[in-house]
Amino acid sequence: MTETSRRKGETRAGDVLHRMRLDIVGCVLGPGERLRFEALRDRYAVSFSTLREALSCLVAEELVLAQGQRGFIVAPISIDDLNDLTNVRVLVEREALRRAMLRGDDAWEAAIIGTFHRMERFQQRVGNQYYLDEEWSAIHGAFHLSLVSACQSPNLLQIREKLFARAHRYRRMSSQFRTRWREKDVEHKAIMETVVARDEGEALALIDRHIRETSENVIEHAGHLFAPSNAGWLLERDDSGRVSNEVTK
Amino acid sequence: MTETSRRKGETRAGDVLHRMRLDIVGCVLGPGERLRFEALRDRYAVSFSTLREALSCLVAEELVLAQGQRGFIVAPISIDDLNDLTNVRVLVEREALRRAMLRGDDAWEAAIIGTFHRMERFQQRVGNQYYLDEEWSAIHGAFHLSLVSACQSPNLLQIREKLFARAHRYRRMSSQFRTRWREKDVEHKAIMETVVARDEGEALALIDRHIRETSENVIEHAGHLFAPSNAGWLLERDDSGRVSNEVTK
DNA sequence: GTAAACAAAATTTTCGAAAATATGCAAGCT
DNA sequence: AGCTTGCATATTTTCGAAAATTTTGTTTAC
Repeated sequence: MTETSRRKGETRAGDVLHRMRLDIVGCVLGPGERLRFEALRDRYAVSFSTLREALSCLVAEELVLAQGQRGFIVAPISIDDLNDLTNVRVLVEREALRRAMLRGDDAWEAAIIGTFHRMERFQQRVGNQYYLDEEWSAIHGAFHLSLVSACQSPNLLQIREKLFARAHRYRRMSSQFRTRWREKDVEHKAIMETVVARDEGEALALIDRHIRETSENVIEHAGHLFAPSNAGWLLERDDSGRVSNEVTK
Repeated sequence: MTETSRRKGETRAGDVLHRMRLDIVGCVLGPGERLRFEALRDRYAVSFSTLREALSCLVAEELVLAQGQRGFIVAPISIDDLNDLTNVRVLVEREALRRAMLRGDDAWEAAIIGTFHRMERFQQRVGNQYYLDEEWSAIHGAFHLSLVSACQSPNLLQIREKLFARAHRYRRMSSQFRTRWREKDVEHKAIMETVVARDEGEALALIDRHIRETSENVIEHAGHLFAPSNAGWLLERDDSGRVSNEVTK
């Protein structure tokens, strides 16, 4: 390894994959933006092959779309897509949670309570600006995963994970236009309690509402960005951190 | 294009992808088998990069598993996986069909009836040995797709498609050990009729049974192949989902 | 003025070798 | 013997250039 700093045990492609994912979720690479190899090679300082590898993974995650022999683009966003995504997530998440509540053991309950505690502590520590933090995303994601982790269906969990990651992109998008997070701590606590209490009806209703309301919240705060007329997406930051419009290039 | 015969408008990687998929589904490349670049390069007569591209796609389809920096293997099979797959398929297929029946229009009905007709004609033409035929797979797949195509959820359809393809591998596997297909034409016809009649309760029950019975049929006829003692096709995974007991070398 | 045809440029796809990493094996040590 | 260490081999990962393809721009014919 001649590289200055590469995460241990990871390939170069894996590293680029990770960085590109952050850039897409963080809208440094905006929705619908075309991904040219030349430009990407400069930005990430790797070869064509390595880029292609990373792009293939992103295509699998549906954060990037492959256009036959005409290159790649960042997956577009739309209110329709968000609504569809939300509906499918509700279906999958409800089923996973239902099964987890039937099959979860003590260790499962302990993991939920433990992760919730970590989440609470994190909130106390960083106040109400946590939503920009990658660490918060990780903890929040871990909490929701812990709820369904006992569902004993690898396939369901995998599908869920992918949908969750895509939804994360929308959440992050709207968080830039908000000064305050809505009161989700209360929701999370209620969810945790009903799940551990194995109150199936209530728990499923809560998780359903939780997902849908988050989605509505995104549309409320960032929906204006989704309109085709708004070209705010095609913003691209150059190396100096300045924002330049890609179209003019 | 200097190649002798490559499908029009397709890249070389796309062609290899298609061939490898057939080989995996057809068990020319057996479950759990390690995929070495050297050997694959000889078999498919393409370069490393092209192979890697095709493999990435297969990983996305979950027909191949990537093992960090230790290469690729054909996705293992197991009864547990088939059962899990079946459960998730039932969940997704039911929801997709439910929505399609609520939103489908005349064109949707026409497509179902038309595809069913093509399926019947094909059966009449080739008799009871069709199950080995790729053409049958295509028509059969088209019929099931037509049922849910009006569900108006791209995400649900995409998930469904992927699960269907994976299940196809199991079906093909068992079809090698059967001289006669069970009476699915009757089932297909009943499904078509209740769906077009918008009899939601009955249609959902029929599709549910159809999927589960096909799965049970696979286990009955090919389940012996899944046994751990046999050929090492069943590989165990540790917590990280990584295959631990490599058998084939 | 519009469309078709061609050439030039831009971009992606493919290649095989070189670098990096993992695996297997033998020697040395406890 | 059992376990680690070091080296040779096998395999994957990465590279940059060459080939193939798509896009763009210009000219010509109708």
